[in-house]
Amino acid sequence: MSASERDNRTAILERAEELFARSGYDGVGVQEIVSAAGVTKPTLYHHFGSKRGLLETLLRERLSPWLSELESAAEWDRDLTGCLTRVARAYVQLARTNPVLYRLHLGLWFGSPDAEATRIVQPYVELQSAILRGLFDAASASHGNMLGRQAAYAASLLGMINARIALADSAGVALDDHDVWLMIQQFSYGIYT
Amino acid sequence: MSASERDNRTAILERAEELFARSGYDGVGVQEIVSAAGVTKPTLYHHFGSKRGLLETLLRERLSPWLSELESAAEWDRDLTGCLTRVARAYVQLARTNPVLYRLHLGLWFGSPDAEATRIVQPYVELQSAILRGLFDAASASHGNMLGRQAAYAASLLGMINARIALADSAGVALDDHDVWLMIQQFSYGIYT
DNA sequence: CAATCGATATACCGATCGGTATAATTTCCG
DNA sequence: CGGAAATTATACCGATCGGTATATCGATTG
Repeated sequence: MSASERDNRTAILERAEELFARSGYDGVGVQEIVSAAGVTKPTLYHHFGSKRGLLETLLRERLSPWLSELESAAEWDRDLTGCLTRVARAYVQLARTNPVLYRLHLGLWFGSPDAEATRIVQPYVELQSAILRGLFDAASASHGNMLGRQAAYAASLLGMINARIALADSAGVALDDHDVWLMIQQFSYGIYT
Repeated sequence: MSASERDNRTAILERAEELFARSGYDGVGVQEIVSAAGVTKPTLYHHFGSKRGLLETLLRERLSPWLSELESAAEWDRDLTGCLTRVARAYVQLARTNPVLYRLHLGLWFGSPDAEATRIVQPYVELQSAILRGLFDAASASHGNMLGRQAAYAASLLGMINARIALADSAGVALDDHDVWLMIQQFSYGIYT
């Protein structure tokens, strides 16, 4: 892999990430991406095969590593509040260290089911849901009153986290550890009671 | 207004609502809409002026009435749990009686900020946030421990409600009153504690 | 009945869409 | 250095994009 190859490839990935996050997958043309990256279309199609393959590569190379972090954060250690705090912090950290990717993936979360971009992101969204559901499954062995509501808890928590991050983001700030702690406290108290 | 005029106009609105919800605003062409409605493009442009005007009309005529319901549901009556239950039920009812419009508006909620469709929906999203924030502002007069966190509570609640509805929707069911009651109980307990 | 006016269709616009055939160029290896 | 393989650009494809100029249609009204 030569230097220029890596440069062009990463330049395309970086510009595509920016443009997708700003204007949406459907709102950005291939020509716009390659122009921003300073290359031409065949270069993009050589490296990624298609516009769809570009988005798939973007998610695979930049979102998958974070999913591993989320998975270990959600590992059950008999401390539900601690687990939830780690999970929430993983999301906050993704939003802070990679805001563009976070916004892209969040914007596609509730996207139209038939849209190509939504179908591409769907596996990543489902994996997150599965990780959270697994956490609440394990926790319900210790807290019997949670039985039967694991999926609901997982959805509530994810919706809460993302909404809070989006609110902070629109205000131009980031959630700090105290904000996260408060949010998880509120969520946990509601479960225990 | 002749009968055929109303028929064509409403036919376009109905098909556009379906198609926008299924494939996204950018994913649907004007030609696709008018073909599905059994008319031609000049008819659409006569009634709505532009594709953008079509979406604006859709939201104005079909989402605004529901926003009035939400506003009265969120009217402060010194019973926070009761208010929140009414608000959550308003969302559940919108999702049940008008699933297509609900999905359309939800999908655009977190859409890319530069996308035209997102900018069109933004006022409606902001109005919902403002209504909820107003409710928590009023409530914090009675519950002093809520002071300073009104916006966070509003965002959390909205994220929670929408995530729960989306989960139920993907499972092909709807939230019943008991589900809503449980969700609000959990949320409220977390605040009071 | 005739004139009018809103509603609709035919046919078209330039621009952009995602994608590619071909060829020139660069890089790597022997 | 020579040849092969990977990389990139020029130029182009048909299809579709949102939008419109013009004309016809049909209902209302004087």
